[in-house]
Amino acid sequence: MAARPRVILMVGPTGVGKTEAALALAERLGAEIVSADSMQVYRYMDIGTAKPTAAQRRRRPHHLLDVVDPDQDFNAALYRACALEALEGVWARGRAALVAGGTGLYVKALTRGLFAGPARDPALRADLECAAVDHGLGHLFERLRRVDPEAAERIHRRDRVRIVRALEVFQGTGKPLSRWQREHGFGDRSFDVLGVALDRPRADLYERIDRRCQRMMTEGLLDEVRDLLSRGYAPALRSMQSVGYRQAVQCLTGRVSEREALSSMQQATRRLAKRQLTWFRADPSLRWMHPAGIDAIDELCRRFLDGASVD
RNA sequence: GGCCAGGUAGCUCAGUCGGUAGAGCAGAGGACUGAAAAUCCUCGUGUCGGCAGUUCGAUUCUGUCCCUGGCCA
Repeated sequence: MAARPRVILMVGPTGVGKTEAALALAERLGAEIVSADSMQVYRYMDIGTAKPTAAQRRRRPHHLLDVVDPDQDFNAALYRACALEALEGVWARGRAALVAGGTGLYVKALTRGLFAGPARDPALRADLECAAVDHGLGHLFERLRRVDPEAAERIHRRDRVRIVRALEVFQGTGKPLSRWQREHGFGDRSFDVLGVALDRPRADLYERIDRRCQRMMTEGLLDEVRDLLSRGYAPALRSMQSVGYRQAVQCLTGRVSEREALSSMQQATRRLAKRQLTWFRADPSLRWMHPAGIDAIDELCRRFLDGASVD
């Protein structure tokens, strides 16, 4: 029986040092890097997403960076499709594949699949959002409780995004979200994964985050955002609502000072890092390492790629 | 040196007519199946500046000392 394809996965909170660690590891292993970052997929958003620089990208091939414009839809399913295609290419070239990034849902979508339900339906969503405004979110939640009590049990009554999605799935397919999810159960596993999660002491992480945000400002984040706005990308876009961009827009429109924008960006980034850690902690298959432990990570990866058991 | 105002949670402060205290922010933990850098949930014990006095009981009243800010010399 043919050996299943293998991928190495490197995840961790923003600012922990993933980019450099992944690059160093990829160089040692001769691997190609497949990004798992929901914001680095956007073109023209470089400084604020801490996208690998041109110089870094020359060191090893990178995939899934700059794949859409900031006003285009992107989501976990598209990510999965693009990333699978990239992985096929890497394998075809006989290289090792290193998936690296901080977007937990994208990583899960890639490694374990998504239920085969409907994509988002803009017209239906618009209706649901209107209903939420007209009758209140509680009304939508009650509707969900009637059609999919199991989902309503798990989704909080104030979680607008998930309530709308659950109703969208039900109304689009006549089948409750909870049933789609139960039947799928994240069961698509077409390759073997060695997952490494990076972390460092919280104080170090936060200090790095604060410094990095400051550096983004001096490296021209505000100019980057000014440029995005002048290309016609509206502040309401999902890409423009992300950490750093949101605050930069507030600064450019005069609602906050540059100083305030920086400190709220630092805080938002710290909170993001914390949420990422929460996500990754829930995955018992990950091996937690300090980014400086590159030798140990390298060693582990070699054994995994050679087909040995890593347990 | 004198006078005044302060010293309470990591920070800013509220409060206790004497019965050992609570907000905001910071922070922590969690959820997550086509918006995920999004969206959402939960969490407040701290020598109430030190010491002494009064009191059954002091963070609260009194004295004293220390510290900070302001004004005067």
